[in-house]
Amino acid sequence: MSQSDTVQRILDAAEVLFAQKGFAETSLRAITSRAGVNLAAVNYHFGSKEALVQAVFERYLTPFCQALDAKLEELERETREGGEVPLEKLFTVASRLALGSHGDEPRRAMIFFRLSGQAYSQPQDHLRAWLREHYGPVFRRFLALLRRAVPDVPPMELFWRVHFSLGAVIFTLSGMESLQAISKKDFNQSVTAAHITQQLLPFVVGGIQG
Amino acid sequence: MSQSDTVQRILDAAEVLFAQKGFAETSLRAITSRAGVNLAAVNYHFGSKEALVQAVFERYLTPFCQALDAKLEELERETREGGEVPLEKLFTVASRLALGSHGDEPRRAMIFFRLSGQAYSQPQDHLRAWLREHYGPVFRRFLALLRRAVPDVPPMELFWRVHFSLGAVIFTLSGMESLQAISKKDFNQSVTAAHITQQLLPFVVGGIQG
DNA sequence: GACTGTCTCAAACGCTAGTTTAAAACGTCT
DNA sequence: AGACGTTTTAAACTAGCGTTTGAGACAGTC
Repeated sequence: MSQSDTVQRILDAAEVLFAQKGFAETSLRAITSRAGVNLAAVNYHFGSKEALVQAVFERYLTPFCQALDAKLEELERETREGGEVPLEKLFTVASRLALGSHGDEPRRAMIFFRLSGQAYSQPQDHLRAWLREHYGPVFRRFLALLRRAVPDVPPMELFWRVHFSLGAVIFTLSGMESLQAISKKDFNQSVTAAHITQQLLPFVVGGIQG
Repeated sequence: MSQSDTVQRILDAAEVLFAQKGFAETSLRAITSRAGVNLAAVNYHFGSKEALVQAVFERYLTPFCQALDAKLEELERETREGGEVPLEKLFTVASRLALGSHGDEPRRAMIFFRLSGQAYSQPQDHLRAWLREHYGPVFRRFLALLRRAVPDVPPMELFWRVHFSLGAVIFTLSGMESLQAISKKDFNQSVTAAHITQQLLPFVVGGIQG
């Protein structure tokens, strides 16, 4: 084969380890040994560790953004013929895509949310800039639909509430392992990503409306 | 003086740098050179970098938790004589203490929230355990009052919604610098910690109630 | 003024990190 | 089969990390 699968194995390993321990705490040696490839493979195929981080995000984000963008455009078309998109529907669509736009189990979505948390709270400036550049248009499209769903909330307050919601999502799904332990102990109930989003929906809707 | 101020200078420097770059990415050399002390001072006074991280949290959290605990006890007394503590009041009290329980400007509160975000999204297990051990009781006391404020929300849903709220707070105040830039550009309005908490209150209250 | 305990300092230690290198192995052509 | 571009490999390199060390500085005490 002209394209070896070394690249994919590295991405798989990096995705898991980055989410588990963070970017700085994950060494190339850990990644390559988990992937079963040579240490030098990362620098050969990606150029640097920084570029690998970006590649991990790109592999996940691109399909998700495309799917979300298509779905939002569809919703816009429906809206143009009169009628509004209800708040619940907007978030239901987004969450379902986030959990299911990849063939795999939603486990990958969890991993990716952990990654997002890491990206946000760590000083990966290059990554943040790259995310905004690629993520920006879809985000604005979502925001525009949202504005029409809750016309009584002033734009600035809406701006903040969207960020609060984002925080709730990312923060929670970032710390799912620890939360899982607590929840199991206190409520004797295990936790799935689907379960959490089900809990999240009323919280976000209530919060956005104020 | 029998007690040099080296310890305080180290804590000041570490607090800022940890919040700025994270724990792992902040070297002892960066801390000590910012503090204007010798490299070995950290290990001499604190024993290890890990212990320094803990000391930074302790210096901030202990006064805050004491103040919160006292205030919550006061609220409990009022409640025992009939009447309930409204949801808004609970969060107003907590946020005012978080922003003002230290003489300084609320800038330190922001720094500390960034720190909390780092602690949560990074694998500082020792730190997480230490936090729960020392500050768990206050948290549970808060939760108990909360439960009586919204008796119609099932305990498990309340548990999750509290964590969602925590996420909204920490996430937002963690990324305040970048958000500040966006908000200034889009709404031509600068952002203070007080301003954010003012925005947060209706969101959290709405979210908790669902 | 020597002694003692506390603190500071420059230097070094051992270790792990990301990256580079040069040779070997591989696959694909003519 | 031989040549060539691509990929893999083991080993080395440089840099920075947390930590330790032992000598020195500076108090207060007898």
